[in-house]
Amino acid sequence: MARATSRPESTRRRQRWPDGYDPENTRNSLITSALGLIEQRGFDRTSVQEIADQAQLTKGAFYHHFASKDDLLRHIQEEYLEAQLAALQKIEADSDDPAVRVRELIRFSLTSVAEYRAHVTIFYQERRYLTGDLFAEVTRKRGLVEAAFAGMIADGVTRGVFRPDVDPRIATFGLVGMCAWAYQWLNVGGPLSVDEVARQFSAMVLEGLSA
Amino acid sequence: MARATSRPESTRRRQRWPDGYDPENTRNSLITSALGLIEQRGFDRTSVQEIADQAQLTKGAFYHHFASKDDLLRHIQEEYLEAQLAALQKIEADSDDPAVRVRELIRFSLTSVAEYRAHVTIFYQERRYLTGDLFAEVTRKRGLVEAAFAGMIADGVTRGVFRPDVDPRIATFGLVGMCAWAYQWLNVGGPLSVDEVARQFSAMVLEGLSA
DNA sequence: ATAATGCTACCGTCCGGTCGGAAGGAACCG
DNA sequence: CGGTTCCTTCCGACCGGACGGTAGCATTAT
Repeated sequence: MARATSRPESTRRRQRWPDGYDPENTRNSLITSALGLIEQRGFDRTSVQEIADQAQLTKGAFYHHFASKDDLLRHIQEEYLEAQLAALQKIEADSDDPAVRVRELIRFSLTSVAEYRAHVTIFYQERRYLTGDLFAEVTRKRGLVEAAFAGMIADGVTRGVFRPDVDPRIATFGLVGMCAWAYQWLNVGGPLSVDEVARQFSAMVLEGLSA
Repeated sequence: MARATSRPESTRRRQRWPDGYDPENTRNSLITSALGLIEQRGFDRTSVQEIADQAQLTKGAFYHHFASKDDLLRHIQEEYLEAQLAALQKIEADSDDPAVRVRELIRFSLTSVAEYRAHVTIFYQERRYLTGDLFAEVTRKRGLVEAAFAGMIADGVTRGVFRPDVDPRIATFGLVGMCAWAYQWLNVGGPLSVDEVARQFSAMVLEGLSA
């Protein structure tokens, strides 16, 4: 069954390997390999064999570190979501002004896309392949991020900073969509810098296109 | 090889079947079956056998009507894109005012999502599974839709209807994302009507959130 | 001795696609 | 009208390959 997901690292006897070799590296290189391949070809079209090959390992090694192929997918999804939720709390703590918060949230979302590109792509494309409970759990956490958007907008409406005829639910879906969609086109090395895009998006949403 | 894609319908001897039976129905029921299954489980996780089963047919029938499983995917994608492009031209012909055009384009995009739900889902989720030339072709046509958005916005900027500091490329990506993302949450029978969502999106983009 | 790590070989299953043929209307011939 | 041939439509059995996962073993550090 391998240690796979639950690993009592503290109580486990830790082995020491020569010349800086660390089995945790093996695990990471498998994940890195998987990230690249799955982002490119999709989960179902990436075989465990290919993941192992690119990491210069074998299937045996893979199944020593992961309980199953799905377990790997789960790991990637959780890794991404945890980073998201952590950054989210920081934003909520940093400012109280709805407009500033929305601005920051947009910038943060786009930065995530640029930074965790493979994670994001995999998250949106392969989310539905998670089984039962896991899907529910991931969807719940994802809901938290969207709830943050919605809360900020609703807050802005009640405090009179935003127009009174705005429906926070709909505005949230629009905002989330704008930012999430960026994984389809935003390139880190491309002509559009993340900051510039964030500024344009913020301006469009807050002040509108009209002159 | 079956007739598959190119079918000289006019010159072909047309068989007439009893009591209104039409082999074209078989083809359509296969497509309908496929739309439902692929939307739900994804292309790779839907077997040809399952598609045939749900249409109360066999794999043999499937492979009589389609050259391959990919051929079916191609058909679905093209069906959707053709409808998109046709509606697009109508919008461009109907009005000249950039604001009106953007409004109409938003409404149109959302209506498409509601109407062609399965098509849209499959289009975005399984686009990358198209092979070589086909992918290029589909991406090209998709680019036409986005170019329409971009053109309208750029036009609005040069004519002074939109703010001069708007980058048409970025604004387009935002708009497209807002609308495309709707396939993830917009339900025809749900609490949010398409018209209402379209109105809110338009207001947000054109006038902005700020009071 | 024990536990962790990784490798090789292997298994069972599922799935896309093929092939030969059956059923039956359409067309031509007489 | 009867008989024959052709074509379309669909069936059902089958094949080859790929893939997820398993089992047993070798190596190395504690």
